[in-house]
Amino acid sequence: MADRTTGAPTSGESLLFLTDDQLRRGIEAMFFAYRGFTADPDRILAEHDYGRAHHRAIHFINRSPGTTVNNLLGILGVTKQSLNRVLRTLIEDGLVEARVGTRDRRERHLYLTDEGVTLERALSDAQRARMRAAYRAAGPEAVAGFRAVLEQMMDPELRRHYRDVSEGPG
Amino acid sequence: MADRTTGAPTSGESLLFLTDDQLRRGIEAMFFAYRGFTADPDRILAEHDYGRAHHRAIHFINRSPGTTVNNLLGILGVTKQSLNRVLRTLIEDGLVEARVGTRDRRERHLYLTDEGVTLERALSDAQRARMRAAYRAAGPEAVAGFRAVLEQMMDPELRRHYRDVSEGPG
DNA sequence: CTTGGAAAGTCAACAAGGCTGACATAAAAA
DNA sequence: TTTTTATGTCAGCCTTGTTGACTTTCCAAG
Repeated sequence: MADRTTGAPTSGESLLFLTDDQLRRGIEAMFFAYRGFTADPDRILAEHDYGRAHHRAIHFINRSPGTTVNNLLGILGVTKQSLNRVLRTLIEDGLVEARVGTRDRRERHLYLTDEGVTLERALSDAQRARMRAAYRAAGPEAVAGFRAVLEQMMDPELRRHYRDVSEGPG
Repeated sequence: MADRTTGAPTSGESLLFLTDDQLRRGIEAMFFAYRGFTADPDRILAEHDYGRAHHRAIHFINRSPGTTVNNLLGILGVTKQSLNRVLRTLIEDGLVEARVGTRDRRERHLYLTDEGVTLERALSDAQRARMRAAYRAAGPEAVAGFRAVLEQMMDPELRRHYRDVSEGPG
């Protein structure tokens, strides 16, 4: 199987960036970089006895206030039972408020409380600081390439979520 | 705190790529892309009742045959108990062989068996296919930027591991 | 109006894979 | 000989995934 491109270019163009070795380096870069990506928020979360699942929920509730549980499920890609446990602790701790929907009373609309906003700011400040340093060191053209490759790496459905949440109406 | 760059450029140069909004989009891109990055191997692993922890061990043993347990701990960033559980199952299942060191007989040198190599190939073929498609769609300049930003995102110690494993002697 | 299905959310139980702590063994180093 | 190092193991805990069973609410077909 496998369409390998182990050695010389397979066409007239320079396709050296598609060799197995280059691909492996990209794979390992993703692995090591993701550790750095989560390291700073992880430290803050640990102080609050929270985990990454809490961070993800807080991030997207902050991004889309009033979002429903079901909407969040689609974005996060976990089961509702798994998300529910995280949301329950955030609600008990007073970081998230769940308002029963007015049109459809089955729905819960989620909002960060002031305390939730405070934690979100601490987490995203830390994560942005790392990202900002990386962006600054790599430069604007590298950033464009970074985002382009990541977007291509997403599943199409996730890419839609990415574009919705990233570019949609505030 | 936070050195925010919410609005206009803070210098004569175009620093728009450092705005909080651009940084948030990069953060969300990492989140969604990592899901895609692991999706294909995850499906294969599930058929074998393995998880990502097994994949990581297999990947780096394949990359550096004969590596020791201790070395692997540094690369993977987990506790020996956690790694040991994974290695034990891989050894029991005949995918990994642990040879007692000749110079230092406390050490275990890890190798993939033929069966281990077969699974590694299936996993990395799947992961490379996704990466190759993303690289090809984004183009060589984007790939350079992608790798540059990821490298800057790593913790310095992890960056060293990345360079060792990626550029070191085979 | 009633009823049945679908949708949203909750509760219970389980598994993977992190973690810490304590301890055993073997071998290298001092 | 004593100490340190590398490894493995057992026990137990936590987070965060999973499935299954259930309630509440809504809506639409009869």
